[in-house]
Amino acid sequence: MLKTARIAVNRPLRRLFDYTIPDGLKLHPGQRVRIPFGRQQAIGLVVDTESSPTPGIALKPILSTLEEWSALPSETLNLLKWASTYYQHPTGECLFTALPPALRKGRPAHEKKQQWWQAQASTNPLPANAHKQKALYDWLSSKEEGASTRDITEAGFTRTQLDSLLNRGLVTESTTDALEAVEINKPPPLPGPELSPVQLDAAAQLPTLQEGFSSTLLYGITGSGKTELYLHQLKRQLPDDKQALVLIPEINLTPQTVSRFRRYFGNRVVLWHSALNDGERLATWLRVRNGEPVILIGTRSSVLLPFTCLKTIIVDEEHDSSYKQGEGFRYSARDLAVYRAHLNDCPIILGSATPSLESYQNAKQGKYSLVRLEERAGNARPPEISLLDIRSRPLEGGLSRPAIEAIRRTIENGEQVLVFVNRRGFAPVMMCFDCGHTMECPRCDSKLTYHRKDRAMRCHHCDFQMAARDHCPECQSDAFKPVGQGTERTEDILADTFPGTPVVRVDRDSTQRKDSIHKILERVNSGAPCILVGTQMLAKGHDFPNVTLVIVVNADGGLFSVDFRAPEQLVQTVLQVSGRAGRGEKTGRVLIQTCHSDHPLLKTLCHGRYLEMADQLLNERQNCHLPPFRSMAIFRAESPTMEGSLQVLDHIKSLTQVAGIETWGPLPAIIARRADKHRAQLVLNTTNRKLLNTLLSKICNKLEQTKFPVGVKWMIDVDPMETG
DNA sequence: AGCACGCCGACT
DNA sequence: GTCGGCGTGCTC
Repeated sequence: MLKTARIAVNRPLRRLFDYTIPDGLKLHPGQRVRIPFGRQQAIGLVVDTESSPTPGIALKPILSTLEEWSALPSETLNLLKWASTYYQHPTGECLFTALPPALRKGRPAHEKKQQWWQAQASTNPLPANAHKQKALYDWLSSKEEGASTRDITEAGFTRTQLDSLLNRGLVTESTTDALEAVEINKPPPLPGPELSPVQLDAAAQLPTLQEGFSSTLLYGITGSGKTELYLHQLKRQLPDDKQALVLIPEINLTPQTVSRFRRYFGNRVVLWHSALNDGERLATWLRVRNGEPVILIGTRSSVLLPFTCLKTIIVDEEHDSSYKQGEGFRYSARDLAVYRAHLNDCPIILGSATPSLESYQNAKQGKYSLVRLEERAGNARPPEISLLDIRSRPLEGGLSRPAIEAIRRTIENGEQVLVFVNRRGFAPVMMCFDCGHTMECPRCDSKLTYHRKDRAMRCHHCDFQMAARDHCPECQSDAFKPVGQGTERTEDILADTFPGTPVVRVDRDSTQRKDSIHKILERVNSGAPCILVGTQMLAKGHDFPNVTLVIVVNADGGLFSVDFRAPEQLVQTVLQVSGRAGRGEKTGRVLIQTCHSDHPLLKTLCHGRYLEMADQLLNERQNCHLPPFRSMAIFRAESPTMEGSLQVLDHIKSLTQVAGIETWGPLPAIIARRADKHRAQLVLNTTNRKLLNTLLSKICNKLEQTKFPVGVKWMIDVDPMETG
């Protein structure tokens, strides 16, 4: 009897494939193999080294292994297999997302040698007209250690210039490991950071590695020094030969954060984020796979790295929604991290000033232990938060008179102001002030927004754009202007009202250029009066110690939203943005403009105590049968027609008629049409997570074998973040 | 996802 | 006559 193995391929197929194992080929789970697949050859990953294939199928043999060892060590493989069933995503695609792109394509699992260049003394003079070559030669001569090809091209020289010098014998070439190049500058690691008595007290409550698996929710208000606690914990707990994972949201991966870790752990600190190129990805991936005792700081996907001796996990800003992948393999890095800690029998710390309701509920139930850090470091005091009712008050650029006055007083005191525009639901829509006509996207059910900079109108849901018009296309009136309060409009009004004060806009557009955020920060950190205007971006990452007044332009979008997470996110964002301010000597003040100043949630928000609000929100979630009290999954469909989408979901709904599973819909999505696709969704809700999971597996397998009309697509999102 | 097969329309 | 459009079906 021939031995057979189960292989996963990188295709959106929910099946695994059986292959015969040639004599003498030793296989391990997680290993890369070359296989014939249909008429092609493909790279596969061994899932099981034995299998019982369905009789009657002619099996093909595995061609070869790509390396003797497993690309995915067993713990990583188990994590991915679990995630595949939990998130209902094809196993092959799940496993392959854990490989760096080079290994997915079947490239060898060792890094490319890096070419290293050094200038060579020579009596041969360069031709007088070879200015560029001369410049490169001089530049290279100034580098004692030489430079890599990459360094050279980054310094503005070209490969051709280099080749010419090589031909003239003026440079020499050698090869090194890309990694060694990284390790040249090795700063001496310091002992752990000094902690305040309050921090020490919290640190004493954190888990020790000897205790095995445990989850700890570290609730630390902004400015309380959570990072110091992480550093302290790693310093005190992590053995020199073990690995640690520190997950952070993409936006927080700033040079400051990294240098803080480097100061204490030197070159043990390794980064993983979306800006790495394929070579860097492979190099870092290999270091992790080889069991180097790294402290890996990374974004979402680093939870899938092939750690071999992981001894502790930290998830910073654990509430951050960017931990959930929004497409394809829709995993939550935070939730996978908890499962991974469990697999490794090691502790995990989830840190946040505004914990997710999911984690907080786990803490309340005793599944997680709760450690509080409720004192700001230094003299900084928590900001005073108050509501500003703007009902029937005239607004200018979204700002009320009292808000403008507050800004004026702050500026006159020589202090800085931060104006936060909650862009959810607010955009400068073009509207005719005579007939009320608005411009809609021809491809989506969404209004076009006006961008003053290039006088363009854009759709925020697809890539449609067109030149802005001066006259209403309906009635030709020239009162055709942007309404609503986008940041650009607010910025104009502020600039007009405070002509002597710099108004700085901070949003995706204005920070796109790499150095511009630096310039902005430099300016703000100088401490001179200025007004910062911006969106969510302001809530994360950078601190503005000289800001003493924060204006939240409008809070109401988060109060009455169709998205059940909107209130939680509003509260989190307001507190996060407030936390950016007043970290210096002076107490910060936060003014929230709202038309609902008697709303209980906003009233609690004024106390500034997050957990009180979280309790309130949890009550609401419980009453409305929502997560974390229920498990939720959403089937989404898109098709050229809305009927098509609704029909698929109706069909899926007929498969979910099971006791214990509640369904809502199918309903058209909030943005019902996006890039000419009509979208709808069906929500599944239950108290029985296990039942839901087995039902979903059954449905997904069935759906994969069902033929739908052309252009009809369906997808499943388990534990969705967005319900629009 | 790829890729081949297959069946119709407009070109040297 | 054939080149090529993309609908359909299959991958152990």
